[in-house]
Amino acid sequence: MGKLDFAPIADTTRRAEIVALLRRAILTGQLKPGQKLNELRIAEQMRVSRAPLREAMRELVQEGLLTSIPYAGTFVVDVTAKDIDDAYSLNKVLDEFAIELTWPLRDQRFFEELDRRHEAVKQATRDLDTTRQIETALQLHGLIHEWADNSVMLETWQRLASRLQMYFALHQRARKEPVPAEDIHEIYVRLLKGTDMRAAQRHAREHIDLDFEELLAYARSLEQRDSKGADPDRPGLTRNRPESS
Amino acid sequence: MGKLDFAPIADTTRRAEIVALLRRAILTGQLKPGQKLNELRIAEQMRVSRAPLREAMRELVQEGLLTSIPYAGTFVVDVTAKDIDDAYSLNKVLDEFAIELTWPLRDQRFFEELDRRHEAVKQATRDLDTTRQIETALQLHGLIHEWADNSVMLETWQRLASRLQMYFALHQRARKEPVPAEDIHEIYVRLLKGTDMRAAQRHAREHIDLDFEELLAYARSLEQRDSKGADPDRPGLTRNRPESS
DNA sequence: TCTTGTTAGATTGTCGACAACCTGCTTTTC
DNA sequence: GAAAAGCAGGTTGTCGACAATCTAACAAGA
Repeated sequence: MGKLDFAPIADTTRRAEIVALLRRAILTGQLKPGQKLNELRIAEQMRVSRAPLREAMRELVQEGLLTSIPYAGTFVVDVTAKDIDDAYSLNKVLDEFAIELTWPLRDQRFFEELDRRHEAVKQATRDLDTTRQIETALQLHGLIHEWADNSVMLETWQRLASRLQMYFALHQRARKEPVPAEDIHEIYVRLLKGTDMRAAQRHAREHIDLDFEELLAYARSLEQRDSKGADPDRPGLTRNRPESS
Repeated sequence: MGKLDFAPIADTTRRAEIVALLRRAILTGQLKPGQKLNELRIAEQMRVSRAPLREAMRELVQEGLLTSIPYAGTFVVDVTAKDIDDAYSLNKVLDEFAIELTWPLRDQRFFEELDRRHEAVKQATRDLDTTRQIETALQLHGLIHEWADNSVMLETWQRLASRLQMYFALHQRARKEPVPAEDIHEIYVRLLKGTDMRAAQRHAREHIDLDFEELLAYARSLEQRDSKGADPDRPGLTRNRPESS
């Protein structure tokens, strides 16, 4: 028998492609938080029927990127400072656990992949491509979760990462200034290659601290001028929450 | 202005009801792991069109209770011993964190709710209603997550709890023997009311240990006779994995 | 006998149209 | 003039039918 094992072929349903398109639009900020998604308009633009579009939207609702209010519409999730804070603190706990699981599993391939992703971040930084920089930084960060060999945690991380990417993209887009040119991940990578697990865990916390504190401050400042509002395409306050009986 | 605030009315879409029905069927074991869901048949039984049914199924796929293979079908997730182990270890970490967050927020209402849920478990035990016993035990356990005031963690816990409930229901259903009559949650509740947080965290780990070890052993024993198979309505091995590009 | 090509049946994916519902404006009534 | 009733207009939820794809059985050829 041939010893090659082929990778499973990609699934080619419209639904899957729509999910990818919408997710990308949300994560890059083309679709802004609170904005309403008009099914008819989007379906026409994508040259697709509403059925697969709606199914795709249900997926993203469960993924936490959209919220749905029956008979009113589906909206991009609204980001509050507390959401970011919650995601941040849970992320710390997950990271600590991921490092613990990954630690004994580190091997040559791990270190190579670590360097590869680190390099991708540096490349994006050189290119001044902020969107890609966020994306690659999260991928670098996600390696320990992928390597930990715990499917439930990986899934949890991916959900978290989606939202984190959205938050950061929003932030970067707001302050127009260019990205920090220094390599803030240098120490993180070196510690993951080292022998002191506790040190790596400790740094993971503090390193993220830096990014997050700034993000949080920005989110809180937005919260202030919330009463001004009156944006079109905004969900009418909290009106009807999906039940999880 | 009136100071009453009313609870949001339940959303009355068919989709939501279908989700609830299907979830219940999976969690109680009416739909068995690996089983295929025939859309036409289910739609007819529920007197509903396929559109809302399919949307409901997409939600449950994202919730982790179903898996979908394009053009092949949607199946109840297959439970491996490793899945249970993964969920178990993540659950430990989450619990520890939840107790930490909840600890300073405990008040009279918390203790009352704790007792209420504890009582519900004892009632279900008296009734010899194993399904309800699992459900109430998880609700008791989930209180610390609901109280922690961290929306992201709560969401994570709910996803985890769904799967745990499914695992336990499967287990209970397999071994026909009646449920342990003693109150194994007595110590847990008392510790949550006490003053020693570390002790509560420690116990949470070990208390769950007991239940899980048995569950794991059962799952592993199932794994052995996996080659025998040949069940109808089974997904044809790993054929095509949904991508998360 | 084994492999390959074909075909029929069943199931999933997608479409266009209709019904239910919400929103804002107009009309009516006091 | 103000509040209630009623009427479009548009959007979401649902339906039934068609197209694309998979599975399994069968036939043809080596």
